[in-house]
Order: sequence, then C-alpha cells, then structure tokens
Amino acid sequence: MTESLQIQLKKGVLEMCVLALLSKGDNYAYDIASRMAEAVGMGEGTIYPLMRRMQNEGLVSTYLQESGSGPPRKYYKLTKSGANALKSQVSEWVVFETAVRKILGDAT
Amino acid sequence: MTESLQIQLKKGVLEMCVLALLSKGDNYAYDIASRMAEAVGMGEGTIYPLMRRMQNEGLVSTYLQESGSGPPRKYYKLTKSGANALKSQVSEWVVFETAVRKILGDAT
DNA sequence: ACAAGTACCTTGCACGGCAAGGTACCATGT
DNA sequence: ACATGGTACCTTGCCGTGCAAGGTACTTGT
Repeated sequence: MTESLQIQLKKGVLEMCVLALLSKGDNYAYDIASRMAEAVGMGEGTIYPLMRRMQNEGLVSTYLQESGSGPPRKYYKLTKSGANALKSQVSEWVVFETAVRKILGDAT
Repeated sequence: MTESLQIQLKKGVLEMCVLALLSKGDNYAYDIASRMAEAVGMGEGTIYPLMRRMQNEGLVSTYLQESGSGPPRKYYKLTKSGANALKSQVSEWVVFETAVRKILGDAT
C-alpha cells in the first residue's frame, strides 16, 4: 500500500527529468529508461508513451541512427520549446518542493 | 497541458502532507483542505476520499465535535501507525527529492 | 541453432486528484 | 421573512499517467 507512494511520486516529475537528461545531450529511449530506472525506479514500459507524448507536444524531435548492437536507435533531441518547458517545470518543481518542505517543517 | 504537472506532482505527496499536519494537532477535513489549498493548490473534493482512505488504512481515527458555525466537525487524529507511516513516507520523500535534484543537476 | 542482450513498441489496469454538484447549518443584511 | 454567503460535510464521473506483462526484431557469442 504505502509503497505506492513511490509510484505516485513519479507522476509528473518524469517528464521533467527526461527533459533535464536531454538537455545534456541527445539520447535514445532505451538508455534514458535505464538511467531513470536506476535513479527513481522507472519501468521501461513507461518511457515510450512518455516520449510519444513529448514529441506530440513538440518538446522533442527525433532522428534515427544505426547502432551495430540491435535495431537502429531513435534519438531524441530537445527542441527550443522543450528547453523552455524544462525551465518552467523546474521552477514549478522548486516551488512545490519548498511548499512541501514547509508543511513537513520540523517533522523532517 | 503542462499545467497538469502541478496535478501530477501532488499524487502521493498529499497523504504525507496531511499526516504531517495532523502530527501537529488534531484537525478537521475542511480546515486541512483550506491549508493545503493555499500551500499546494489542492481542491476540496480531494480531501474527503483521502481522509476516508487513511481511516480505512488505520492511519487516523475520528471524533465529532460541535462547532457553532455550521455542522459538527469531524476531527481526525493521528494513530500510532499513522505516525509511523509519516516517518517512513518522509524518508522516502527525501530519497526521491535527492534523486530528482541529482538528475536536474546544474539545470537548476 | 540458440540464448542473451539491445532496442523498439502495445495493451489493459489501477491509482488518485479534479471539477462539479449536493446537503445542511448558522449568521447577517434587507 | 428571505436571500446571501460562509462553514462543513460528502459523492459522482472523468482523466492522466505509471506499471506489468507481453510482443517484435536485430546482433553477438557459444
């Protein structure tokens, strides 16, 4: 029951995290998923719908590239509006984080 | 679209915040909702299912009390297991927050 | 030939916040 | 007397999004 907190926490934050990763260089879904799995326990099945959504919203663009180890990789690249989204989402996150910390107060 | 980040962020965190508020003293749903609305923009409709859930999980107990300004208030009080849940949720939150900060890195 | 790793993707499910609506009680204003 | 607005309770139906489980296909090592 309580472990579902972990799951719920991720909602909304994952997009921001992916944007942040992409801001450090183009990358492909499988690798992003691995990093996120390690960092916050994201499941692989989550990344593909997410990337699709982000592409539909114009936050990322894609290009294919051979890899020599499996099928060709679909690289994602941050667009300008993706970079803007990252900026605003980070500031929202900071506001939120601050509010939560304030509520938790000394309970921390 | 992007504003839904705000919504998603709350998922999972609200329960912890309510527990934290109650750890500072018994309170009733309407007041909790008001505080949370101010702090993180929670809608009133959210609190009642949430309190019900928490009661079912044994995290809180309730008692009625007259108020003289409207219907009697249903006060919620943290149980022992509620206090424990708060503790463990806070530590999960800290871990998560740290992981996110690490991903954001210099993008902050 | 076969397993294991890489890399892509889909489907159905569950969780939980939201908006909108509804009830009822009390005080104040007109 | 009646309406308004605040307090305080609650329900219903909706929607977004992460998850688990499953599926495809290519490449390399045994």
